[in-house]
Amino acid sequence: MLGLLAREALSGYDLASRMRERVGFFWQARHSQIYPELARLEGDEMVVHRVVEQRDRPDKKVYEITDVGLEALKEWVTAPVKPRATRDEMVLKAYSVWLADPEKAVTLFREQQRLHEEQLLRYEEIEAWMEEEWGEDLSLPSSPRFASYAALRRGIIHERGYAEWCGWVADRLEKGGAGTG
Amino acid sequence: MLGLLAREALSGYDLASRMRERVGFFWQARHSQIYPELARLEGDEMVVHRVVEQRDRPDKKVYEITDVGLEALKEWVTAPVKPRATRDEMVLKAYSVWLADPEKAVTLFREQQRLHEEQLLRYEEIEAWMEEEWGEDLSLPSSPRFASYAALRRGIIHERGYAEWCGWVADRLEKGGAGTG
DNA sequence: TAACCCATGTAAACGGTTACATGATTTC
DNA sequence: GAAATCATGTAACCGTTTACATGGGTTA
Repeated sequence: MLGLLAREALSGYDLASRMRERVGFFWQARHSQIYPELARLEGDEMVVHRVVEQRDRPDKKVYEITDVGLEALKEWVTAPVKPRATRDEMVLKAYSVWLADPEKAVTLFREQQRLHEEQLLRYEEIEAWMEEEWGEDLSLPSSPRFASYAALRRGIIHERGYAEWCGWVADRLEKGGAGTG
Repeated sequence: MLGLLAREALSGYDLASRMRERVGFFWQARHSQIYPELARLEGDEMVVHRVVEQRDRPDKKVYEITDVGLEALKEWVTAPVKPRATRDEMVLKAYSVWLADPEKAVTLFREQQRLHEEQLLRYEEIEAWMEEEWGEDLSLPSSPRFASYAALRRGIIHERGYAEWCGWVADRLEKGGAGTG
């Protein structure tokens, strides 16, 4: 949330939209988590809000990051990470795929392959758009555009790898050895 | 847990070890989660246990999967997955890296690159061992060895992609454009 | 007039981690 | 004598999701 607010002042509702649309591929939060957290951050003086009155829409609270919040965010960015546990249901399924009906398994893995290939395409379109529109900014480490680009690159590499793996599994299942193991 | 018990009968303690060592890279659970879950699975008739008395060690409860459990597992393997939310702290940091001290950021990303390259090497060693030891079983979709191999392949592709991305970010940060953005 | 978007909150439930608790045996 | 391994459990806490709750304005 601070990472988003460091780029622009946003309401809780805006933050929830960003979580769904832009940064959703690597982090998410629902509005039910966002509103209490904004209150907590304000208590810690990381953010401040002002009420913006609107004619045709409900009023909103627009949150801005403070110097305290910005400093905390800067520190956090380069702070060491403790290795986080990954959980991947498809790998879990792969681990037990020897028990499954191979045809059904192929269907599942092909479906997943397709989904990740589609997502990859979407990311690559955004990548092309960024390179077109943002040009030289993408080589400026102090630009938020560079940072967005870097995050997107992870998405691309992830989807490529995931689709490749699903395809590999499906191929192996299709070639298949003896059905009895 | 059913996926592990389908391969061999295990105690809660054994399950916890497997979660740490073998399947830990794509799924984990602590003993505090495992013991109550085993009781729940037994209530659902997915597993049964017998007490194994040991001379030099504490007695243990060894759990076996039942036909009911095996059927449920088989069904689950090919059942559709609902897209799970990924959360990646490094990508989150990358998204705000434009605010950070570039030198410190390079250190962080190089460190992560190294860690993932090391993990990749470990996986590749296991891969080589599997190919050596398990040979033709690796092309039998009905063999648990094939399934282990498939899961490992995901680990390899993941680590390769992750290390590549960390390196890419660090390279870009080092080349760096103007410091002012 | 029904569906959707904007806008903000609270409450209950769930999955998972950390900490608490106990105790025997083996290895250094 | 201390630390590590084997072995099984419970309790408290925390982050997240789902559901509950409200209400005005716009678009089809």
